[in-house]
Amino acid sequence: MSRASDRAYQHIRSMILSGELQSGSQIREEALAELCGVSRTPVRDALRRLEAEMFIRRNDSQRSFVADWSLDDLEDAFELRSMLESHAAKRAAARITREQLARMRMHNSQLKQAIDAASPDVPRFLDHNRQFHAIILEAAASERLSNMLAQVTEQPVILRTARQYDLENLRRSHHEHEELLISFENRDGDWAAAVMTAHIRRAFHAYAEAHLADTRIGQSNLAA
Amino acid sequence: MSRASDRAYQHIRSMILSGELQSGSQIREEALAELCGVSRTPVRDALRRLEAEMFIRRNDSQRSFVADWSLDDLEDAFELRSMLESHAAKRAAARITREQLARMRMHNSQLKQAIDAASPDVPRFLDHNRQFHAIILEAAASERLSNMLAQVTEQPVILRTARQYDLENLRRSHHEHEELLISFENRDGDWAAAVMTAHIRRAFHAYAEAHLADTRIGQSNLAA
DNA sequence: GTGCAGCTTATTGTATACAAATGCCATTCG
DNA sequence: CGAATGGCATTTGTATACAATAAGCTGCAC
Repeated sequence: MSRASDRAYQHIRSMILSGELQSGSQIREEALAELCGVSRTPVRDALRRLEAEMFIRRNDSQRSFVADWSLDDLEDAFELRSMLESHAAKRAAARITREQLARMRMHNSQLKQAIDAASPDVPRFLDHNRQFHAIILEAAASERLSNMLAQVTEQPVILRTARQYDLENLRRSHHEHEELLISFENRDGDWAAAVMTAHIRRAFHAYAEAHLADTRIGQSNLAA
Repeated sequence: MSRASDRAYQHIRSMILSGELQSGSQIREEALAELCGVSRTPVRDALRRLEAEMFIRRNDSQRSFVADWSLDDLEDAFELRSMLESHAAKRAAARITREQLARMRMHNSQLKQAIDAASPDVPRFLDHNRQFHAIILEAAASERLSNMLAQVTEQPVILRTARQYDLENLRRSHHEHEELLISFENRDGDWAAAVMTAHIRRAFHAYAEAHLADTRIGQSNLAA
């Protein structure tokens, strides 16, 4: 990938996620260019990508704004996500290899270790969790599906609230992953899809609660 | 929208759909710029959009190629499409207004007229068909879902084979639309979803046959 | 003859200058 | 006093020049 436009993309994205760029606020290409230390050209590239990912919205006259998310949007995104992820699980059940299963088991045991430790390591949990789900997508073998899922997974609100999961929820995730693995071993696509639907929907309610907590507390946590 | 980058987008897109740009062939920004009568800047914009829509692929070193589609890709796209459209139908059943229903009825009777005439007008059928489905999406009220559906509907292979539908299939579409309307009137989301799934899957098999015919005949029809 | 190194060329990435379009504000007219 | 219109400022769109990078070729060595 190109250097400058990629740096710009990452930089702007992280500024949105951190709350440095406030939801709903207008953003100007030149200002971003200065912040990123590049010219407007790569910034424009980055903005197009972020717009496609719905991090950014444009009004009628092409001015850009940081997207702001309602609880409805969050629900909408999760609804699509549960549908797509369960579909991926179904496809994966029919295609997954022993090697992929082994890797999934490894990640699932790693993520358990991350939260069973004396001092739980949530970022490490999230990383193994991400890789666990990535293998399912890999096994599902549909690039299109992967792209779509990225669209509903890589979202500001979701990424922001992800770390607010409580430990109980994280442990449940581990158990649901275990069940998923068994359904894969049995090549039972319907079972896998059902477990996945439940897995994502539970996650939604955990997220929704965290999100509501957020809203009550205000924006104080956004700097994290 | 901007003038030049939009023209470039439309132009390149239509060159791909018409087969003027051959599947798998490399495309250079400057060459396209000349063809479109604009500079490379808007062409680059257009290429980014077309890449996101999977009309174009890039290799490791950022060179662009016209995407080529296998029957597997087609099936993959339709699988996702039937899932997303039936989901849209379910949402729409719960939200649709009388006014939207009236518009759908109008388009459905228009598309019937288009093919019942002495000389069937397939493009006109396709236009009303498109609008019929667009209203469902509108009623489903999920921008995200709309974007995703566009990704699997606006595809080279699909758009290319769309007009190869035989009349019998077009008439069946009309009847399935009728049933869809009744399920909406009854606000029966599950019914609507089921009808939609069947509708899209039948369409897939019609497309698949047309596509196979294509492949047998060769590329002669691509100039249409 | 094969494979690698270095050069040449082709292609994309970035910066910058300028053009076009839009919003904003002030002024004027009803 | 309010609304409409004109001009000015701000912002985005486009063109072009130049930089960086990757591919292809040529020639040399083994």
